[in-house]
Amino acid sequence: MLADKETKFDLEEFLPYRINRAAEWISLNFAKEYKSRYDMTRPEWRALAALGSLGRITATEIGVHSGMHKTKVSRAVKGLEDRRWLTRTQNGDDRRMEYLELTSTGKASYRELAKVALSYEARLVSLLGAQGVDNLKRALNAIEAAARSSTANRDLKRRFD
Amino acid sequence: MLADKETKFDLEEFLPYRINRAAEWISLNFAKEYKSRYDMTRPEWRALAALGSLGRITATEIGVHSGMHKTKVSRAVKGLEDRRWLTRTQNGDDRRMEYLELTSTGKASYRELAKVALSYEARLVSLLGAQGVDNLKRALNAIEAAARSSTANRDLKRRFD
DNA sequence: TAAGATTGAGTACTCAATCTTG
DNA sequence: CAAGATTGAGTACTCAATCTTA
Repeated sequence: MLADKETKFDLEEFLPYRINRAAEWISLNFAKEYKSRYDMTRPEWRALAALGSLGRITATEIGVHSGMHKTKVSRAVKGLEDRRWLTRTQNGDDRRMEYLELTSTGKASYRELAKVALSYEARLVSLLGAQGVDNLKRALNAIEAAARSSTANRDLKRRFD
Repeated sequence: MLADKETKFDLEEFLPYRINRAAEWISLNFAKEYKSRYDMTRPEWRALAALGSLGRITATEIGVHSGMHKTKVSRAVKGLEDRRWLTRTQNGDDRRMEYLELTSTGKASYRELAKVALSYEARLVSLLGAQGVDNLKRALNAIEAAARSSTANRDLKRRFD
């Protein structure tokens, strides 16, 4: 006798849910560090990190390198500007865009936060162990490869404009 | 000569960032499915999944099994109630809490969405390959174990009240 | 006082205009 | 009309009261 077609589903075994919960836990713990120190939002931290590691770039480039929507970038940049952590300079060739660059205060904050970030990552690595980190990186590589080929296939195109 | 203590930091190699980006990609793709079909939010989907797999439970239990804050649970439950997908019944012994249960319409939607979820997971699995899924699950197990022991250590306690 | 659950205030998000320049 | 960037409207989130019952 066949049982009727009952669909077995357990949210706590569902991979998308598990990945999300793990990611949330990891980034909440890290966010506490920069929120409590600087009262920064996550988009601001990401924009700062992009500017700190890349130097003088445009808002669009921040979006590309931080995976954020352009409205998030726009507001994060405004936030950093209000703190005097970055300056804008007009591009003479194309005045639609501005080059963004960290001030010396911004750079100092970046260096400090980069250290915090690296030590947080080090704690995570020691938590997972060498083998665990290796597993995680392999999995991330596979997902990132899938994401790249799917966005190339116009699947998520509209989400990123 | 030692170079001065430059902190090298690349956001795109930063594990917390990579995990988050991967998780967002996976859940955005899935969310499109239930958003376009039912115009549901993620908290609503999670509450539906918890109710569908566990049966008659309280709001607190939904929170435990779906990893959501109680205010999210409260609003998600209200949303499902407005759709007539669940009913509340008073507990005579302790009238602070109500038992929540899916209606027949709610159960039908749950079964349909569970199928969608499983087929999405299957696509993800085939994308990653057997080895990739294995790597991912090992990594998730390690992170979940770390999260459990750390929340037990009252680190994140305040976030969950 | 505490526990289960809801509500309100403020903030951040998403999506669709909008503005400016090319 | 397209591209870089910003703004506004509506929605969802977080956090701190609040309400009710134990």
